[in-house]
Amino acid sequence: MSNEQFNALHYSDPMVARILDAGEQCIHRFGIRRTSMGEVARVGKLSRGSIYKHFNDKDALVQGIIRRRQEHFLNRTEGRLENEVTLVDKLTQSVLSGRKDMEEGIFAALAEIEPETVAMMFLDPRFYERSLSFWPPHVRMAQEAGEISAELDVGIATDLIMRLVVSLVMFPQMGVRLKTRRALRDYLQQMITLGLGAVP
Amino acid sequence: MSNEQFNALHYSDPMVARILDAGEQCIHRFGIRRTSMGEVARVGKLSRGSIYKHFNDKDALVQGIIRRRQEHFLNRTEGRLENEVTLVDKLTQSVLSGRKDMEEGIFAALAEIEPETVAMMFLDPRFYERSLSFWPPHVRMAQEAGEISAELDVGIATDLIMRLVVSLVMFPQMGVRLKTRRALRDYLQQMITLGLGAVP
DNA sequence: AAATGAACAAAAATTGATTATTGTTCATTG
DNA sequence: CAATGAACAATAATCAATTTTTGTTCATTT
Repeated sequence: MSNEQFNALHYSDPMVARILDAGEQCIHRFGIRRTSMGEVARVGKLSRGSIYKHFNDKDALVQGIIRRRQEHFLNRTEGRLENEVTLVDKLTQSVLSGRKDMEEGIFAALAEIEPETVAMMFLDPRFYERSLSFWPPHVRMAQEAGEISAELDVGIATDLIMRLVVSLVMFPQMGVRLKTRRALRDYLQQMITLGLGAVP
Repeated sequence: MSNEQFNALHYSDPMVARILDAGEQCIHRFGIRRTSMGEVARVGKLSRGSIYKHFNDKDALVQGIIRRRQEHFLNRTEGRLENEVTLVDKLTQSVLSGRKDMEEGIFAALAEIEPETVAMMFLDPRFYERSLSFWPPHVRMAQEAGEISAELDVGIATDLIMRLVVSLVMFPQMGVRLKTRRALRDYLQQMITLGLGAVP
């Protein structure tokens, strides 16, 4: 079937890139609701038919655009993490990068135009799928470095980290204000090294 | 000014209770958007004017209904927590109670009729305000019982707990599936006692 | 082969006229 | 004096007619 669901492998296809570029531009300017496939075609200077060859429907296109942004973000973050040695610093850096992206990226634009759409995205499990595969290697590295206990279940640790990072990025205003890198690092440090400070 | 903003102190006022009851009934059946002040008045068998005497606007009424539900929930949860001795068990019980409420309460009804509204509620800091004052006493109790380190900053611990509990209640499907009480307790146990298992 | 563009029915968005709701005021009621 | 209900302009929801968009197909082009 040539009309198969979009997946990450196609990112290098120049046609796919052109569609995603045009689509992202449209979403950035008008939001998802007010972006039509025809408009994407016009902006990308290609036919509506081609878009449907590569993406089954509008939702698949939007999904593709979001996923590519996430991929970009994760790659960029991954790069920055190479400068960081400890897990705390990696977490700190990730939260800061995430917040920055949320404030100035396509999400910020969307949040202004269609806040309900962004809110719904946050509730969609697909939104977290990719991030979920991001942390396990780092958890294992920290374990091998003797930084955190080797007994820790990687799945559980990953889940915990994910939930915390997502929460800190998405809802910075929820509880304690962690505005400076220092404050954020101290917070994460306390979580990592003390946990909830159980007395053995 | 007699027309002051609704606050928790008025819960005992029978008029306020009647308004909130009628409002909640309406929201439960029709959702927020399709509920009018006139309809609330009709259902509660009172005048539209009285409603506006007690609540500045529709949003204040909705907020009042949500807050009362949260209050109910927290009181009920607080009661259940008295049976639990350790912090882990308190957390476990809270997450389970929260999930149950989300599945069958007014939120479940709303989530079906107006999912965007519910999603937006989750992003509203006001939604977490009340819960934020719930945990500190329990954290201190656990510290006094020698269960968790006395050095722990209560504010940070509360924030961490809040974020995790909220995440586990709102997004049960995000990472690891924690369907049974046992699995959930083990997860929380690992977080509390091991933290991220830092090696001292 | 891959992309195009025209054609098409079904679904969704837009429009403008109409109706309902909101938030406020105030004289009247119990 | 708290609650009422009627009156009011401003705002928002509704509805049916109209236009746009969607998703699909297919013969044609590059």
